[in-house]
Amino acid sequence: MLKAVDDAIIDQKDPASRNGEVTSWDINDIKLPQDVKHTDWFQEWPDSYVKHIYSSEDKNAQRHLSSWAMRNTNNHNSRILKKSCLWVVACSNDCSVPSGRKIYLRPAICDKARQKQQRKSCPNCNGPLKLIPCRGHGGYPVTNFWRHEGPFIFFQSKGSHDHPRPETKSEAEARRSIQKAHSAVPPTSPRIKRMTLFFLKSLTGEMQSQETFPLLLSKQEDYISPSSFSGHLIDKTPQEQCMGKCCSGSTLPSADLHCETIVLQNSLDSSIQHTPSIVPTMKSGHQPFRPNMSLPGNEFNEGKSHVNYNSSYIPSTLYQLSPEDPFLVTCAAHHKYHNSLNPMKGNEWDLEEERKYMNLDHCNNEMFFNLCPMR
DNA sequence: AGCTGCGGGCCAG
DNA sequence: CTGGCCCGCAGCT
Repeated sequence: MLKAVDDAIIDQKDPASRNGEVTSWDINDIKLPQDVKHTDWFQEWPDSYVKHIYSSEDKNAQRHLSSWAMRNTNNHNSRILKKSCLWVVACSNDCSVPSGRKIYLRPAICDKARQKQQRKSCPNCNGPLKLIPCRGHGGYPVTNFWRHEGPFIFFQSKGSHDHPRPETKSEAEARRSIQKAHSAVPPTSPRIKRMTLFFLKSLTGEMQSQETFPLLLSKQEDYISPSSFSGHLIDKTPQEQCMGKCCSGSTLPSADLHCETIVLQNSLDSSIQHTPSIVPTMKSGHQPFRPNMSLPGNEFNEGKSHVNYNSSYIPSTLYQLSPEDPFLVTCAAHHKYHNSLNPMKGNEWDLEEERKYMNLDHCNNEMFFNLCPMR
């Protein structure tokens, strides 16, 4: 039904044709190009009628990742994986966080989880949430297609997202982790207070990333990547700003936690509203982002060297902030792996286990002190 | 608990 | 027939 429209638009926008080596193909073609000389860099926010050819080695492509909330949809073709956009969750009150940015949450992919999510309230103003539909593909949600062929993974997007970007997957996971922490740990917990303080202090740091460099907490409250906090420099102390603007007059017993959520949200919608397509380069080497070059932290990268989206080099390191209260700062790529190796015992850390996986040799001193304001 | 992929089935055009 | 979507299941994290 939409095929004619798609074809017309694709002919105009096919980036894969720029090289001249791959003139045109469609995901439904019986035979896809095999003489591909250059694969594309992984695109976190594919939009409009674009096509990409990724290397089959690309982990992100292998996982069919997207920062848009996309769900699997059955096209009765096992060779082509089809996904459609799940819209974006926004605040009905159209509220803004202190930075002035709007709340755009990532819809849960699982149907049940999404229904549950919609019954929840805005993390900022507690108002009801609403869905902003995606109708960018002839009135229907944008669809993405993935097809594995030999050494390549072909990607095709149909439709333009006509709504704001949601949180990235990593950010949504981080938010859930914080919510879990809220329910698992008493709000007055010194640990939570210190974590909140750390979050807030991070705001005034020199982190430069404007992008989706993820902020992730572990299942309980463990890992933080402060470079998510950026672009929110303020003249009051962060505590003052948050307590004044977010929690003023709050009778909530968990006012400090509320602040923490808002701060997180700052980082989240910052990334949402400022994220261009990602083509970061190494500060020193001007190397393009390649699938195996690894962006810091999230699902969009793997490996040891990290390049944030603003070209700052981030060491792949865990930082222990306090021996007696070991929050760890790490790139998010490690957090799941790390967590899987370090299950919490109740709410307490197993320090021995922790030390096993700490690698302070990698710790870049400058980064360390930037990231460890509590020392 | 939630993400992801698969596939059966239904419906509209 | 194609495309959109719902649903349940299974594997995984």
